Amino acid sequence: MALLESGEMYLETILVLSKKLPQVRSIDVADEMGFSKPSVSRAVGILREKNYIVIDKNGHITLTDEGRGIAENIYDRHNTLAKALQSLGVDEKTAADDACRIEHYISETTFKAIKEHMEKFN
Amino acid sequence: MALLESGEMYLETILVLSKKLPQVRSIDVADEMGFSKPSVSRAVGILREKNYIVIDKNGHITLTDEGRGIAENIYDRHNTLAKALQSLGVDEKTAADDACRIEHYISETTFKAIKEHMEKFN
DNA sequence: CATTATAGTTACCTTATGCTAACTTTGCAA
DNA sequence: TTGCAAAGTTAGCATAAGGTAACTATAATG
Repeated sequence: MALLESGEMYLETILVLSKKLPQVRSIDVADEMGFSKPSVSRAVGILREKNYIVIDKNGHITLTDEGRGIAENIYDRHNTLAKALQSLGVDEKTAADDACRIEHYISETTFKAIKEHMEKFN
Repeated sequence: MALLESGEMYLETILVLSKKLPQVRSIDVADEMGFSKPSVSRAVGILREKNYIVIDKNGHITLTDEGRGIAENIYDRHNTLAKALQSLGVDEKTAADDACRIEHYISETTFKAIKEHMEKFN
């Protein structure tokens, strides 16, 4: 089954954290997202069951190829959408907040159209 | 409390139906949205409690001023977003589907920016 | 070494929102 | 008038996803 917004957000957060931390643990995800430890513990367990992430005996989280693919797609969407909104005059914070929600709901078709438009009129 | 996507969709559907039917009943909403009667019955009850709609003794549903305001805002967002996506080359069906989800998640700031852009480059 | 802090888990609660099964209510028709 | 069809409601199930309280296990520190 396809991931919902929640799962996609966790994967994206893990990707972002892995760019700035030597290792990513559940607690880092909890701090970053502002969720409780148990909530993250369960979410991470589900992502592991679905083979989007691997967790070693030290609790270090790594994205699988599939998980990384999803995370990078969402991250790309986020950046592209945020930039697109800013190019329409939306302030940085609002653009980021809105991109963060929209990124989970648009089709690949729509995303490609927006991305190509941005590349044409960069 | 603000309405979530679900409540906004019900209000928008009631508005759309009221444009083409002499009266709107729960069963009409159920048919239009493809949901079961009990699901609509409950949703409609909640919208009534929150004073977004009024239901007369014959089960005819009317939007209150507040409900109509929300419904029209969402409907406007839907049309504007669908048109914006189509202007980027997205096919009509996909544009409508994506607009239907995005419409609930963007800020007023972002919506205004998109709308103004559309008006400038119509 | 004993204590404490940190990370993670377990159990259970809550809300939102879909569903089915089964009931009620009402109006029309044979 | 009996009786069915249509509309609506009630009761209860499921899933997703957040939360708290309290437990465990490990690591660090006085």
